[in-house]
Amino acid sequence: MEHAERLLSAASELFYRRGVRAVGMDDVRAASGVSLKRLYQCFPSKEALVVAYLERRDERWMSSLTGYVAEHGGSVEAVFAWLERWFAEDDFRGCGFVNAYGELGATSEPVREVVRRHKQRLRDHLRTLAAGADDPDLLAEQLLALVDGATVTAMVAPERATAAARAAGAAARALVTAACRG
Amino acid sequence: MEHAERLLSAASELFYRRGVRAVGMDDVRAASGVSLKRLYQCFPSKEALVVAYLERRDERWMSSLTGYVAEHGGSVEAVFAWLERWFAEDDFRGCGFVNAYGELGATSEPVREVVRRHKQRLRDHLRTLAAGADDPDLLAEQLLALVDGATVTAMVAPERATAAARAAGAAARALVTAACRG
DNA sequence: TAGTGTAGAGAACGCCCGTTCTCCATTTCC
DNA sequence: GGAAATGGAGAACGGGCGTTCTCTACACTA
Repeated sequence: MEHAERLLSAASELFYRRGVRAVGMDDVRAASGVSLKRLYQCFPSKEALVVAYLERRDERWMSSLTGYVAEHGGSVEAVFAWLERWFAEDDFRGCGFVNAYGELGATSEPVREVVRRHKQRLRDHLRTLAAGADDPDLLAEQLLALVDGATVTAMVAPERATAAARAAGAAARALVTAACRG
Repeated sequence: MEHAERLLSAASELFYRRGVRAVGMDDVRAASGVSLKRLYQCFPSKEALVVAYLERRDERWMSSLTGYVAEHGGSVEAVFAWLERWFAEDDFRGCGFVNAYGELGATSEPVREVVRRHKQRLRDHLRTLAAGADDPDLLAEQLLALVDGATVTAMVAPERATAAARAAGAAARALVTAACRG
């Protein structure tokens, strides 16, 4: 049953690009080529499809980031180099999790949960990179803010995306060096 | 004609709390006590009401922030003290502009515009606070990222809101001192 | 008092959406 | 070959939304 994969693939692109509420189940059917009946066999409701979209996005986004960072020596700066590349992608439209939370957070508890988990995973990863600091938790929280903040700027003002990534990277470097000297 | 004010007041609370698409024009009518006919006399479409909501929010949010900062010596740290208080408000639900952008940015050019203007005003204000730095534009961009990033964390994980504001404030202090020494 | 205009309440309209159901063609098994 | 199951296409259903229209009640003028 590779229908689920085709559905998730189509749904992911539509949800991320247009926003969840702007995409109907019939749009997903048309884009995936999977019949509506099968769609509801694979995902019993739109909410289930949205949660699956976010979980898949979490896996891919995190492994892209952690893979890139690992290939670049596990430095904090690599995170922001990766961000700069992400921001430059054609279909970049901000953080899919923040967007989904803003749209559905008031309505759907499962969506809230998966977004929280994603941000926690990101924080955990940043914490491993910050392990050498005097207060790794504090530094991780600060790095997380820089990542999310730069992402907001890149979404709202795409012409500043690169500058935002580099400014955040420079800030991260300064914080890391300050935090490793005590 | 104070109808517009009552409409905006009701619409603002509903839009911010539940998200724009989750609020119908009839909800606004019921919450404001203004008839639907008059609603459409004051605001010819839902989009016009949304833009007015965002513009009013921009004015109030910015003047609350700048007022607080002015009362506290115009320091960068005051920005993050203000953030900490904002995050603790009962009805806090993240940045209304980022949420609106995620929801409507793909659809509505006027919404994109007003959100961009708001973030630019915030950046401009931060730049005035960063005037003493070697590179005030860079520092302002970094402070903006810290503000938006802490706001994202406070929305997604309310139990971390205070910690996020303080971590961002500490990062800002470190960046300011580093940027004023060359 | 008769007539004119105004405003509000809410019905109506057209459309879209999530979900389910119907119908028909095709396949599968005895 | 016939019967039963499967799967797809799309209609149907119930509800909601943005927007407009109708009807009624009241205020004001001559």
